[in-house]
Amino acid sequence: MVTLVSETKLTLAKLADIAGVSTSTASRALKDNPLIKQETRSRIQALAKEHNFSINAAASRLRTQKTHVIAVILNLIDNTEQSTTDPFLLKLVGELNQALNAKGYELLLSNSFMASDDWANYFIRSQRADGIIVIGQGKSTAKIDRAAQSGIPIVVWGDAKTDAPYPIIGGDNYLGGYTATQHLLSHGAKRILFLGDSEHAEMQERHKGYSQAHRDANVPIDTQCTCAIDITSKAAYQYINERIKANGLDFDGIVCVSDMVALGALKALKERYVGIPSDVGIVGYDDISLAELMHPSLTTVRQNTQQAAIEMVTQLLNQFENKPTESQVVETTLIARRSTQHSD
Amino acid sequence: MVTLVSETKLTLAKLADIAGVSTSTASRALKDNPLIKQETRSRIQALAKEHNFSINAAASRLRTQKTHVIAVILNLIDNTEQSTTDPFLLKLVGELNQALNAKGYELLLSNSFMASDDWANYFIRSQRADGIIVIGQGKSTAKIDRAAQSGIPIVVWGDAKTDAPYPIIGGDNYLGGYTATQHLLSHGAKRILFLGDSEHAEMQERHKGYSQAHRDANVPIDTQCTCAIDITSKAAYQYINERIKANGLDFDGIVCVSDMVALGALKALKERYVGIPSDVGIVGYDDISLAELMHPSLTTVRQNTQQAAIEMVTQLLNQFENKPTESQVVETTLIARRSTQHSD
DNA sequence: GAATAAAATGCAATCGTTTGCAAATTTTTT
DNA sequence: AAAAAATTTGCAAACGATTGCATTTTATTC
Repeated sequence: MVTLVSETKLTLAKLADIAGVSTSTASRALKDNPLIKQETRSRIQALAKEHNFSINAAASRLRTQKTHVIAVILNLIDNTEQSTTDPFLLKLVGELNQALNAKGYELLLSNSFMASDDWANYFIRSQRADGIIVIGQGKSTAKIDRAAQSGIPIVVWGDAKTDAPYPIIGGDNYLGGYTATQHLLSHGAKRILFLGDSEHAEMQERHKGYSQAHRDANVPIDTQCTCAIDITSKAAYQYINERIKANGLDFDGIVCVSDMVALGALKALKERYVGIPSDVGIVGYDDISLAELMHPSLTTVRQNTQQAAIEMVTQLLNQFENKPTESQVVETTLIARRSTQHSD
Repeated sequence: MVTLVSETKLTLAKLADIAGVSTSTASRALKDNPLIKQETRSRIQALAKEHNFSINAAASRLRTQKTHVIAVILNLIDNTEQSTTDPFLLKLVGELNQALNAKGYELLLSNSFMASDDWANYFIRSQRADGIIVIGQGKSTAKIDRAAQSGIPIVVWGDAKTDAPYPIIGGDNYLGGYTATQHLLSHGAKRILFLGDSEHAEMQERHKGYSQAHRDANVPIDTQCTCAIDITSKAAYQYINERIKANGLDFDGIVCVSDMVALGALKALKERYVGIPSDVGIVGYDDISLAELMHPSLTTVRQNTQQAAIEMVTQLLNQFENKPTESQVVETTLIARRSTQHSD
């Protein structure tokens, strides 16, 4: 029978023993606490490395009451499946991961379905995380508001103009909607569809920009052109298909609330041999990596997600230190490509 | 001055006090332990709800030595940025999140850059997680092997045929490469490019399938047709562009190792007005949601990611119970679309 | 109604760190 | 060389839940 080198689990106490010091000293040495003599520190750190020692996070968290974990919640639109399909959300998660790591935090991923309803309880009071970042305001901010009310550190990705007791980071949706629309109008469009779901705060703002751009250009707005659909490519595809079937091609431009929606619309148009941009110009939103790979490449509105992630983390950490926080608008720019204009 | 209803933090002990029972009883009651009288259980559970009580995870983890957390590591290809760009990886993360939640686990997201080099130490010995799931074998399995050697619970998404001391879950890459190639050959292709990086185990297998398909069809293979590129759309775009510029259109089919690669190639071809599929047929891999939105829609190889996620979680949980584990191949099917065949 | 069995609850040790404070050591000052 | 100051280290009490075992309460049996 083989006897394994059954190393009884290495704890700080044992490491201290080996080093011939107390646990307090060992603990401080590992944290590079200047209270401990430099030589002792190095010695113990080396020993830790050598023995593959790692502080027990559970114990440490219990003692310090800090987890150094942030819960990131994908606040999905209730019935539709924006989640697994939309690259934008996941890109944001990636950026957040980077930004959090840079500050010494880890990312606990969740979606709004799990963790029951009480985020404050589930994540914070239970010491699973120190704060939460919510991606997406959803149609209702009830859950978010409730969580915020209980006074936990929280930051939201959404429409920064929304008045709320918590900081909201987001692009300038009004501007995004405005420039997208203006861009189409300036290329001669006269009847522009707005494809999206204006129950979301973000999209409402974009729609306001859409309207204002029309007014500024003295182009009448037809309410028939504001189309409420789920924020998925499939819904967009179906909608455009059916609309054309019913009304013929009664529009010459589309402003979409996401690139995924734009791609769905694009597909429907292409299948019917509608010329893009000659017959219909189309603008997306988010600038996902595929936007420029489309044919024609997709004009879209880019929001600086890296900046957003860093800002969200900053605002969250501020709350840990009771510093004041405020909503922030991140860079939002129109990326003009071929889906709205002919070749150079 | 406003005096807040400063509720001193609610602990199990205090809850037990309120309920007039011992902490042991309270603890058991909350876990629905049948040792406790049903009536008492319900009473305490109700009380917990009422007072917004939540078990302290740190304390619980310390005591039980279980975290109910799984670290998911995006094992990125060292220099290229497959991460934030590739929807496939993130889709897998989404599925894993679902599968883990269903089993009562949470997902801690990491990439291979953080957490230094020693995963076993960083995640497991430190009690940050109970096990790890690695997405992607990368070019070298050194880190993975090292982690596995130290005996921690681990599962990898990669090529299941690779011989390893840990379970690997993945599609049937040989089959995928074979059917993709065969499909093109059967549609008349004679010179098919293989676009990818065969340093990865997964892609090596696909390449074997590619070769075998040629042999079975008695079509000669030209080593010039095996093209090593980074797994990004940009690299594919550039490669195709330059190849055509240098050699003209010296191929009539492409097998790509990912949809992202395929989209890059597609873009380059379209810009040069190469007919698809008339001049060149193209097959992707992964069936990301955009594959069918492309024009023409992209023929691709789908791997059942939901099945994969569930399988990975199962294999990981098995390790917790010292049950035997084994690598698993998940469903891999060719999804034929327009990029390889003319309309119905 | 005692004796026994079964059901329900409580005691107290433990998980592994961290940290305020006290104690021991070294250095500086007079 | 003693006193004072500065530097290092160690003691011991938390942090909050879980669980084997002992104890109490309730139900059953004769």
